[in-house]
Amino acid sequence: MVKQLLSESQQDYLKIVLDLINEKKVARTKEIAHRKGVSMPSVTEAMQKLSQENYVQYSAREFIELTPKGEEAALRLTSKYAFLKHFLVDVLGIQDEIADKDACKLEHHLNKSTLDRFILLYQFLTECPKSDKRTINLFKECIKAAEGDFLCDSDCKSCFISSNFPHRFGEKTIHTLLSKLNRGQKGRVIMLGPDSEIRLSLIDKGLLPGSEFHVEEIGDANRPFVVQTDGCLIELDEEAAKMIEVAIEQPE
Amino acid sequence: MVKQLLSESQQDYLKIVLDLINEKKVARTKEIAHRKGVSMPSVTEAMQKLSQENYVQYSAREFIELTPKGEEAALRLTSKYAFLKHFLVDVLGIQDEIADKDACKLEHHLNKSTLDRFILLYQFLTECPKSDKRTINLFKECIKAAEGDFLCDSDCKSCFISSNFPHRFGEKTIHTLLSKLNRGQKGRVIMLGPDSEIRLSLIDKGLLPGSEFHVEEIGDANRPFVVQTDGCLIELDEEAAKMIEVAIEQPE
DNA sequence: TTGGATAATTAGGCGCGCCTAATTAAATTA
DNA sequence: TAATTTAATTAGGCGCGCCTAATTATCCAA
Repeated sequence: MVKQLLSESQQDYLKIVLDLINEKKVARTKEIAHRKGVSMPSVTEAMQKLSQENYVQYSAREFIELTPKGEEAALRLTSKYAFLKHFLVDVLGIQDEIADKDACKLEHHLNKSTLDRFILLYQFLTECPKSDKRTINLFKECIKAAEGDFLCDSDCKSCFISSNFPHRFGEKTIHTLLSKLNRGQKGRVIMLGPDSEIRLSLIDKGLLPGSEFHVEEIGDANRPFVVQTDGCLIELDEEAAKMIEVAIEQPE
Repeated sequence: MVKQLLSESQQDYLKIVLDLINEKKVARTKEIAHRKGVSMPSVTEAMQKLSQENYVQYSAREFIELTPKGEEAALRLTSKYAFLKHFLVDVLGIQDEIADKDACKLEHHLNKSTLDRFILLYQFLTECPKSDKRTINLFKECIKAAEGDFLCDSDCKSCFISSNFPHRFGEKTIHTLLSKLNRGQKGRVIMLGPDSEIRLSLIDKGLLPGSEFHVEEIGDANRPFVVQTDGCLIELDEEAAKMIEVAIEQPE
């Protein structure tokens, strides 16, 4: 007995079919194609294959239905997806359409035990009596600050660039801002400031918490800083450099 | 000018090449094949393609090197990967090998803004002066409890199954355990208890926080509970039913 | 009831990422 | 240096998931 696993695409089809049956009583080729963003022949082909493996009840030009096996699979997938979307939207504050896509990806790719840890984190933040209920609200203030909404009564902006906890990057390190370093110094990124646009560009360039770097050129208001992370040169203007909190070795 | 994007597989190749160059100075077909878990011809083919698009310097039987373009790409990917693994291991406490795989998947599939939110959450939990530094430690106790390690001085086990915060599932709901419901009642899952094995099986069956269900049959120590989530029947023994905290509509 | 619109399917093809088998080049060692 | 081992490549093929074009079935309205 060979255990046939569903491909990612097949999983998507099953979820879509379930959704359509719930919403509109019947699942039609055209609508499935539309939701999945593929052509109708692709749907026909997929349904034929799924029907061979007994996930759907399908014969040409008749209603597409889920078999018990297919329904079970679809429901498992859907509930994982629903939780993940929930987490992304409610805890992380991700925008709806992006959360949709990412929840779907996560549902496909996350290991069981990792999913469980996300559930645990969710439970912890929203329900655990030991965790301060304010925690999640504080985090939401952070999000607002990161989105540039400083109208909120938090002073997160300064918090982002002035924390100085000793941290996991070693005992003998001190924390400062990248903008204060000299040429030749090495360090490790601890935090990125909240400014949304710069933040995202830094992330895109690969300068994330935990990244090691080396200062190639120091800059000022007119010239850019140039830092290297493992060989990749990144230019930063002063504004960006002031947003990057770093850990450096204690100078002797 | 067509913007050629790297496929998932190509991204993996670039990361592996970068790793090998850093570790062993040179990247060899055989070693790449081994790390990626593919055959050598697959590597050759991939390198030829990557070299066409100017990500690697490649000619038959010579050393494989990264072009600046390839190195930049590899570094971006690697630093995202590194952060994500970091997050999975340090915050969520995921096991090393699983974290490796999942970080890789996340790196491929997470939207930029979602990645940013994970960074924000990480920063918040580990650095933000407003969040109680104990928060993350409390969460780690939760993890221990969920792993069945009740030797830790936390009383998380009871916490898991006795919280009664009003929560987002509506104002007029009350919280109880699934084991206390009668046949025919509907409810929504709030929390799952910490027992690792049962927990994972519930998650696998699709009974996650947020799932709606309907009690088909009530059970006791000898007979199983049967609940339905959107049409999928799930059998639960009493032990499991006692681990599921649910929200139900306030009975009139 | 019949012709036109719409929906669904079949036929044929394509790119990607992988494979095995066969071949060739390079490195090692007798 | 010749023989052998090891590494890398070429050749040819496969399955998956998608596509377009052409065909067929179904529905609806004149």
